[in-house]
Amino acid sequence: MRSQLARKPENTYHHGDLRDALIKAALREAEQGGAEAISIKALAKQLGVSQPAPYRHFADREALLAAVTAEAFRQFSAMLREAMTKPSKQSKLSRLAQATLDFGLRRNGVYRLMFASRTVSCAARGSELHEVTRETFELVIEALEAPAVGYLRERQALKIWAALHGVVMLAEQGLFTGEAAHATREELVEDFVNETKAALAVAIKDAQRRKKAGG
Amino acid sequence: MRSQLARKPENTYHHGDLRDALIKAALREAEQGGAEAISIKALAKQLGVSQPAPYRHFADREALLAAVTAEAFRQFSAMLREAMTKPSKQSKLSRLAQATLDFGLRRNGVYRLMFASRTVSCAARGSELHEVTRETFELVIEALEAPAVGYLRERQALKIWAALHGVVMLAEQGLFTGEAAHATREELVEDFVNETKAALAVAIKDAQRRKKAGG
DNA sequence: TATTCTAAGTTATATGCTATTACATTCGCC
DNA sequence: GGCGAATGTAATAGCATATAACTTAGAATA
Repeated sequence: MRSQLARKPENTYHHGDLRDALIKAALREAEQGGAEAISIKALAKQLGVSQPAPYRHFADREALLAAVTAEAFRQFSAMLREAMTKPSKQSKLSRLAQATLDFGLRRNGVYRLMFASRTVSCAARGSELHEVTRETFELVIEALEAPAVGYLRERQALKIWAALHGVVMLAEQGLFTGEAAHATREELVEDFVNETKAALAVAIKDAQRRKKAGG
Repeated sequence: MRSQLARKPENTYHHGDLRDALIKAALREAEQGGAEAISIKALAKQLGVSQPAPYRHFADREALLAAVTAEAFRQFSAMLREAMTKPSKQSKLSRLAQATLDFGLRRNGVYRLMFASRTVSCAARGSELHEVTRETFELVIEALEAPAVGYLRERQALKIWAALHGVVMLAEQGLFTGEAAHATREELVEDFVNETKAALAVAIKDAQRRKKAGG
C-alpha cells in the first residue's frame, strides 16, 4: 500500500490501492445517479488506470456494486451511530429517524443503491453485504432503548424502519411536493417515532405484567 | 392499426401497433429484473422488427421506461381498485394494503421500476407518469373511507402509503427471513392498517368536536 | 384512379460499456 | 538476486444505445 490517494501517482505502474480507490470513486458517482451511474470504464479513466485494471479486483460489475453498497451501509451506520451518540434533548430513536430521512434525501443515489437495487436482495447469507445490512438493523433496535421482551422490540424496530423507508421513497417520488401534501416529511417521521414509543411502552408493560401474573 | 398482436404478422412491412407491443413486452421483461432487464435491442428482436425500429416511437430508452412505468401504474391502480371493490368482510383499507404487499412481492421487478427508479422522481409535473402516480394515491385516500376534514385524510393516506412501501422494501431486502424477524409481513401490515383506522377516527372526531365548539 | 405525402420500417454505422485473453511489470519473500 | 504472485497493460470480442440515410406502405387528395 503505497498510496491512499484516489488518483494514481504519476509514472508508477502500480496504483497502490486501486480496490479502495475504485469503491470510493464509485460511491461518488452513485451519489447522484445511483447504480446506473457507476461505469467501470469511467472509473478506470478517472483513476488513471487502464480500462480492464478494475477486473483484477472485482470479478465483474456486480461484485463492485456489492462492495460499494457494503461501504455505503458502513457510512450509513456510522452516520446513524453518530446521530444517536451526540448529546441532545431528543430521544435516540428520534435522532436515528431524522438521520435516516436526511441520508435518504441528501444522498439519494446512494440510498437507492442500498435499498432499492437487486444487489442487496441477492446478497448471499454470510456475505459482507448481508452482514452490514444486519448490523445497521441492530442500530435501529438499539435506538429503541427498550429491554428485550420476547420479540416485541424486533417487531417495533421492523415497523419504524419500514415506515422511515416509506417516507423517503414517497418523498423522492414527489408525493410531498404536490398541493395535497399538507404534511411535511418531518412531521410524518415524528408521528411514526411517537407511535413506536407509545406502542413499545404499552407492549412491554403488558408483557411484564403478564409474566408477573403467570410466575 | 392492423394488428393488436404482440408479434408482427409475417410478411408485413409495418408491425401495426409496435408502440403498444413494445410497452407490453418491456413490462414482461421488467417482471423479474426491473428496469435493467429492459433492452431496446432485445425487445426489437423479440417482436421481429429491426433494432432501430423502436426509436420511431420513443425518443430514447428513458422515454420507453417512462411509458412502461406509466402502464405499470395503471395496472397497479386497476388491481387496487379491484381489490377494493370486490365484496369482502375486510375493510377497503385492509384490502388495499394486502393488494399492495402482494403486488410488491409478486411483481418485484415492476414494483422497483415504479417506486425505486429515477424515472418517476424525474417525471415532469403534468406528464403522463406524474398523473398516474397521483391517481394511484387518490385510491389510497378513497380506501380510508373517511370524510375530508382539513388535510387529516391526506396525512393518514401518506402515512399508511409510506408504511406499506417500507414493508415491501424490507421484505425484498430479506429482513423478514432472518432469525430475528418474528413478525410476518402480513402482521405488520395489519398493524399499520389498524393504527391508521384508529388515528383517523380519533382525529376526525376531535376535529369535528372542535369545529362544533368553535361555531 | 393516380399521385403524393407521411408514418413507420430498413440497413449501415458510430460510440460506449462489459468482459476476456495474452502479455508486461513490480513487489515481496526466500 | 531471483522467483512467483499480484497487479498492471494492450488488443479484441460482443452487446447496447443511438443516429443517418434510404425504403415501403397507407392515407389523403386531386
